[in-house]
Amino acid sequence: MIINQETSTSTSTIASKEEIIMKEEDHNNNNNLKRARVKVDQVREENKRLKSTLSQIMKDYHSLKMHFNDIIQEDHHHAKKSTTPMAASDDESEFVSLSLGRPFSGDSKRGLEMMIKKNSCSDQSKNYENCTSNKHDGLELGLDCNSKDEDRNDIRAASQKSPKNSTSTGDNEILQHNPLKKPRVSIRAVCNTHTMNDGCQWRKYGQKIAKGNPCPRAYYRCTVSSSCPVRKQVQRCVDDMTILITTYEGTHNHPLPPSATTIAAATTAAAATLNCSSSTSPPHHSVSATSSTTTSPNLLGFTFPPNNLTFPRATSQSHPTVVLDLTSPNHLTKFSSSTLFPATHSSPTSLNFSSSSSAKNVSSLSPYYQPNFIYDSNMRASSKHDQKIFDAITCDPSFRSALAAAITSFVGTNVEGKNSGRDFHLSFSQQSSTRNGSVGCATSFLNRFPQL
DNA sequence: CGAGTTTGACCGGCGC
DNA sequence: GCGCCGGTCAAACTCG
Repeated sequence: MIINQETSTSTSTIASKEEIIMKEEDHNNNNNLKRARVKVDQVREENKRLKSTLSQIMKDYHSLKMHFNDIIQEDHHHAKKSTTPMAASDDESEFVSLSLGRPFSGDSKRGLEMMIKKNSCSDQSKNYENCTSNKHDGLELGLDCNSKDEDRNDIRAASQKSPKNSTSTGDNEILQHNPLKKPRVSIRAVCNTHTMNDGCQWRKYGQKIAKGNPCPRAYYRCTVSSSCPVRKQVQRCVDDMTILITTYEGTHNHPLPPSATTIAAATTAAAATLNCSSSTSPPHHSVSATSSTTTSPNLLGFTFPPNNLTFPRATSQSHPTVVLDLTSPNHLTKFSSSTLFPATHSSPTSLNFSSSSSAKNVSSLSPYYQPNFIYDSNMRASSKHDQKIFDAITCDPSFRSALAAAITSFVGTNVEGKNSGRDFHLSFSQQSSTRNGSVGCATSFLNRFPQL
């Protein structure tokens, strides 16, 4: 009897325990289900975000395209009305390329590239819109993902050769004096090492003592790919030995390591700007124009001619050179460019990042980089045309992103290569957060360019 | 031994 | 034509 009672008691205990276990399992399943739902929601949100990003990129692209067409059409009207050399020079071949870095997958050798190509339309009466429809004879504005660098170089070379056979007016003279010189992008940065870590692999192939600078200039070539045409020169600034001047030439023809995409994108974008500005606006045609009322009131300044530019003496002035100045002796970060113009009127153009905001204390930043972004209220361009071209390009988020990327690479380069290169804005924020001192700088920059 | 660096020689552009 | 200078080449050298 007693045994039966104990048995029934133990049976009921087991049953209750099973019940508890079942409940716990249900509870765990519910929790797992909840977690899974949360994850699904997160994935969906990420998907939405990516779609909206893509949508925004397409909007920006179409906006830029429309803007560019407007400018060209207006310019064409001017060309019709005027027979001045400047107007005639608009028929000269030009080539502007805005690259957005490169993919890392091997299936495509090219990254997303926005190309603005303006070849000569032999017939003056031909509408620019018609030119647009002809890929080879007129304007081209598109997202190009497949052409090889050699193709682009060929086009560029052809476009630079063409002036030799055309009339000697305006830009023709200019280009005749600067045949087939590859544009260069020079970066000035305070650096205590012998070379800047830009993420690429380089092999030194020469060293030279340049005139006027006791510091030797080192010549490097990219060794990521044996056929890569990219070279760089490294030299200390004669005026300030702490400043390292790194000059890049050429375009990589291979996928870049993630940590190298920032510099590559920035240099490409800067070189593209140089191509655009230099080929359309000789400095001696400078006129003053304020920018605050133009389409992009908070954009970069565009100054002809510059008053305070510093060019690396090491760099041959016969090469069109963009100088990205990341030193801050005057708490001013400058982005300047020399042009295709001959030495006789060689007034390099400049792009100044400046703002009216007072200098913030950035002493907490890296001891080698203390930038301050200051707006310059006096934006001038050599012509209305230049201003609009420049506005159109600087409106381009990719251009801004590339510049932000360049600055990021100095402020808080993620040398481990976590930067996917897909979204410079995200990279900027993420990288900045890795170094406390960089946050202020990054925030300052982003505040200036809300679209970034 | 291979990869990278050094360094003197060489080449081409440019100014006089 | 000559000299200067920037840029490149390539043999010798160094290093891991």
